Parts: sequence; structure tokens; C-alpha cells
Amino acid sequence: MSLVLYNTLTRQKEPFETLTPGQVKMYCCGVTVYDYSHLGHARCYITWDTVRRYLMWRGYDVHYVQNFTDIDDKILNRAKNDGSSMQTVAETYTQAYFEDMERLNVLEADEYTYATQTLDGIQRLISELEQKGYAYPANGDVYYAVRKFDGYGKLSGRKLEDMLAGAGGRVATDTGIKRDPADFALWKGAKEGEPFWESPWGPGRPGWHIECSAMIRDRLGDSIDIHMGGSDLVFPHHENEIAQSEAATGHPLSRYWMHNGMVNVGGEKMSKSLGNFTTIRQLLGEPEQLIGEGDPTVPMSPMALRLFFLQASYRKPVDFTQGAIVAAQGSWATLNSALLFGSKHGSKLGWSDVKDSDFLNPAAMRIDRESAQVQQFQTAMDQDFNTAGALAVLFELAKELNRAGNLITHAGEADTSSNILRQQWQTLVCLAEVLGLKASPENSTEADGKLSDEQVEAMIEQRQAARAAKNFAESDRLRDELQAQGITLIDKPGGVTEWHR
RNA sequence: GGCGACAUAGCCAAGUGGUAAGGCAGAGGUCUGCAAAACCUCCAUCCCCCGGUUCGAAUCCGGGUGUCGCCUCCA
Repeated sequence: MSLVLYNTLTRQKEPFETLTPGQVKMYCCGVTVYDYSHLGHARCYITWDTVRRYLMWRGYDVHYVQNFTDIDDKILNRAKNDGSSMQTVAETYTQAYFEDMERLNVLEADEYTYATQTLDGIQRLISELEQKGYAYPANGDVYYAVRKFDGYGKLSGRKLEDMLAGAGGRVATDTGIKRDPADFALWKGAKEGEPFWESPWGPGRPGWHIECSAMIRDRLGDSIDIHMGGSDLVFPHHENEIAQSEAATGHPLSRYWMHNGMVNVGGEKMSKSLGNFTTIRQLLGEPEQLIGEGDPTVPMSPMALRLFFLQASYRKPVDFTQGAIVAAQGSWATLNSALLFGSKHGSKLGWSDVKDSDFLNPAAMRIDRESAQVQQFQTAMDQDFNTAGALAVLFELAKELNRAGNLITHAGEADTSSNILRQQWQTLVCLAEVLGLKASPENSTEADGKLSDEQVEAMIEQRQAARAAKNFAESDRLRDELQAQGITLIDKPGGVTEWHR
């Protein structure tokens, strides 16, 4: 049984074979840091974080590199608007990106690269392309001569002739400088007042596509295993990367190319240019705000957002709607309460290690890799990272654990043995970890520390008295008041009322 | 105009030849002063439409219809 993944380059699923056995070199196209990240970015980096986590779980030694585009016209424009500098804008939104990703439980890359720190590599690569006849200077710019590269179009499956035929007037505008309208800039000469770097072609800044080619070469070598990014990058960005890198090195840039589907709103792609985007922090609330989950100003928890994306196939577009938020929140509540099973019921089940520091640490858990659940999980994930199929395993475990937990709470004991529950719980925690899902703290514990047990008991007594006097309005009022504090009452036969937070 | 993707229950969604996973929501029952909680049970004769191949198709082939993406910055 082996891992199979969909390769955009060949348009089919292929068995995963690395260049070096047991090692994976992967590169992900990062963000251009000129604004807060939106849900499209969230999906992208959650997707590749999950792929990375799964490859690690499968035993691969993974080296994951991601870039920040911190030289770009949009950053420049933003700086002009804000009366700021390109560097300040870039640093602000790079920091914001890290904050957002941390909340979404996206692991940090092994290495981050920045265009501003790759100028040498970029210039070396452009020089090389120039020497080999793939690049030519013009008016202070340097362009890549697309027609010199035989494989141009192999990733996106298009022919130059087709593209130009249908593109209308859009590509014809700057033909005065370019030799061919499809040629793209490797280096852009600086205009008056723009930041610049010195180069053999005069002061200027790198084009967008060249930085990825240079960074990959610098950090990972001529060929890598997986290159990934949003499906909107297939053309021209990734196509151009291939043209640049392969013309220079003579080796395939990447063995596999993977692309995630877009996030849609009302059936249309979420994007900056359409203005229909929701930023991650708009949806989740500002990161510095510490708000209880019951607070209506926080409509979605980070893990629910992550789960929302994982419930769909990473390659298909997803529609982001209010209904989707609600459904994902509900789904997450189910998984979350099961993930908390150990902390909540472990001591009642006689687990002696509940207080150990590693009790909740999946890395310290020994689960049975041969168990039916783990095998089902792996079979799903091996099939091009079928996270939706994998989640079915988690939900089955979660439903059983929640049922057992409810029995413990309401009946005093579960009808499943402590050992089996422990195995199920640890399996759930470990598999959830592979998908980057981790328990959020119980919503009531912190927020409702105001009421002591004694106060609760006192109120229950008052309510019992009201009930005895058939003053149900008063008894219901007391129940509601307690419920508002996160305390649930359970009336049992015989006039006994139990409660839990 | 060129290239490509998708169409499965109220909603989301897995499944690529062997008779429809899972989630959300919903319904009924037990219980209850009511409500809530809990537990039990139910929820696609069918996979956009029309043909074809096959013992057998949501799954393969042909033809439609619809939606979306890329071809300009984009995750």
C-alpha cells in the first residue's frame, strides 16, 4: 500500500516516489505581504501543512521551505498609500501572517525565504539565463524569452498560440519593449523614487517569478520532490518557474506539482481584486483579543475553520457561506469534546497518568498502527490526501467517546472498558494531530469561574424548594441563570438534581 | 475564443465497475411539571440529462445541459 498523489504536471494520480528514499523536499509558494491574509490563504497553508504532517507521520524526513514575497508592486503601492516604506509594509504583514497561521495550527516551515534576502541568487540565475540565451535586457528590464524554452506550457497544458489568440488586447500593450508579448520580466528597472537594488542591468528589482526559482535552487537544490501552491498559480507563475529553473539547470524543477482549489464566495473565487474576501482575523477575531467562545463576536473557532477545509477535497473549490460556518462549528464541537475526553474523564476511569506532563502529548502516545481505525485513516490519506475520508474515522471514534463520556457524566460509568476507551481516545488524539486538529480548552472552565460549587449547590437548593412549591417560573429562572453560567442541571427520578459545568 | 475542473440527500461531502462513508441539520421514542441533558431508533431504490459498453455503472465510453477556474495581479 503506497501513497498516491495527484500531479498537476501529468494530470493524474501517481505513486509517490522521492528523489532520495525517505526524504521529501517540498516548496510552497507563500504570500505577497501587502495585506492581511484571507481565507484563501488559510485554505492553502492548512492544506499543505496537512500534507506535510501526514508525510512526517508516514515516516518521511520532510524539509519544507516557504517564501515571502517582500518585493512587489502591490507592496510598493500600499507603502505609498500608507505613507510608509516597502520594508515596513512587508514586515507588518509578515508578522500578521505568522500570527494567523499559529492560530490555525499551521506548523512553521523549516526555512522561510525572502526576496529581499535572495538578491544574489536571483541575479546569478538571471545572468545564467542571459548567457544561455533565454533572457534579454531591454530598457533597463530583463525579460525571459518564452519561445526559447521548448517545454513552455507543459504544466498548465496550453500552447502559446492558443493563449495569445484569446487574450485579446491585454497582452499586446507592452510589445514595444518585449520581443514577444508572452515574455515576462525577470528584472524590472526602477522608476524614479522606487526602491532598487544594483544589478548588472542597472538599478531595479526582481520580477515575481524569478524569486521562487532562485530560492529553491539556493535552499533545496536543482530538483525537489513537491512544489505546491494555489491553483491560480499554475499559470503563469509555476509555468514560468519551470521555464526559468529548467532552462538554467537542465533538470526538472519538481517531480510533483500539487495545487489546492480556491475558496469561493457565492460561487465566485475569493480574491483581493474582486473585493469579496474575508480576512482570517475578521473571521476569527483579532489575535490579541481573548474572548470566550460563547461570545457572539467570535463567529468561528480556528479549529472549526481548519476542519471546514479538511472536510472537502483539497483540489476542489469550496464555497464559504454562513451555513458552512455553522456546520463546521457543530462538527468541531463533536470532535473537540471527544479530544477532551481524557482530561475530563481520565481520572474517573482510573488512569494514573492524568497529571503527567505528557498526558495530552500525542508524540508520547503509543497507538496501535495496525488497528482498523488507523488503517482506515491511512488508506484514505494515501489516496491523494483524502482528508474527508480520514475524518470519518475521527468522527466514529469521537461519537463513541462522547457517548461514553455522557454515560460517565449522567449514569456514573461507561459501558466500555477503561482500556478500550483509552486506546480510542489516544488514537483520536494522534490522528487529529496528523490533521493539525487539537483540542480547544473547554469553553466553560475559565469563563465561569465566578460561581463556586457551593454557590451552585445553593441555587439548586433554592430551585428544589421552588419546584416543591410548584413555583415553576422561579425554578426555570434559576435553571436558566445557571445555564447562562455554563452549568447544566439534570433532574433525575426521585427529586435528585445533578449538575455539571 | 483557447485550456481545464466540477455536478451525489435540506446543506456540506467520501466513494472511479459489485450494489451509496462521514459531518451538519431534521424526525420519532424513553424520560420529564415543562424545558434541557442523556440514551435508543430513523433519515438518498439512488448519484444533472440522454444514449452505449457490461452479468453488473454514481463509477467506463459518446452526446447534451449547468456551474466554476485559468488565459491580467492572485493562495
